[in-house]
Amino acid sequence: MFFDAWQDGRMTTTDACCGSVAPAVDVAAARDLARTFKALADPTRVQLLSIVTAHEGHEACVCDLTEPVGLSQPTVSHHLKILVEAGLLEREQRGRWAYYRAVPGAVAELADSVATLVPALMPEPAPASA
Amino acid sequence: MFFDAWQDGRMTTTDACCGSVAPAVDVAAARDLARTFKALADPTRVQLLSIVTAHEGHEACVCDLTEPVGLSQPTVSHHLKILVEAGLLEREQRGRWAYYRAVPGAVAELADSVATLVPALMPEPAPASA
DNA sequence: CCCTCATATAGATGAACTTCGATGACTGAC
DNA sequence: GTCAGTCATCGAAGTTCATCTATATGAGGG
Repeated sequence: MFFDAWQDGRMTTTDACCGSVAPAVDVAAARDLARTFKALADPTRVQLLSIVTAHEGHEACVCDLTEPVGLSQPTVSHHLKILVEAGLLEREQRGRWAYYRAVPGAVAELADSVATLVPALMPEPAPASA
Repeated sequence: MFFDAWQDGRMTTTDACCGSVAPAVDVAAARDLARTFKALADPTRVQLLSIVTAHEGHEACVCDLTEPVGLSQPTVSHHLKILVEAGLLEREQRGRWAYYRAVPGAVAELADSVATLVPALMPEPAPASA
């Protein structure tokens, strides 16, 4: 199949039936981006990231988080682990408590990636010449 | 439970055990944001959005999209519908073809929302006054 | 050494998601 | 009117996910 080549990043939409321009992200970038989006594709995790960031010293322990989100402690730990694996939070053990902190720049980098997704979306479509 | 009030947006982490600052997003905002993230939480949909945007005239029909992503036509239609329902794409029927186009500003707005998630993440933590 | 507290892990369950083939709906051409 | 082409919907199969309870791990204090 010729789209196997496309999925390897060796082809662009120019080779498709009526394509014109190479997409802004290749398959690998799409996979990575989707992985990060998936980490934020749950209301609880969005809340957790927000609460941690807004918390005293931009960090919070699990005990600070279970009550605000209204879920059991193991569930909160599960969500925090997903956010850590996505590179959005980092964990530090201090004594008996585990403190979570937003990774500096990770969210800003995500915002940049989002912008990269749609590179030049002007209000009026450019006068394309096909 | 007191966190029911929090989930209604009437409380902040200030009322929690050792909270300090209200989170940047309330529960409703977190739910909406997560819904948009979920629409982009699949590599295929990230690819589709990218391809559509990079395509001639910033639009593409379904027939332009099945081969690049290597999936069946019903599956591509399914993903496109999800992107439309998330407000990231818009659909226009012209003759026998259905053209999909990125909603202007939707992705930029998402990037802003991402930045809102982590409002003031400076390299050095600001001297918060709880 | 034991007990308590904070957190992580394991296992189970029900729901949601991705994908497909088959089929239906609608358009344009003959 | 009929036929071919484009796309959406339907129903099914397999996988992943969110959540819980129960339990393990690990640190501090007596």
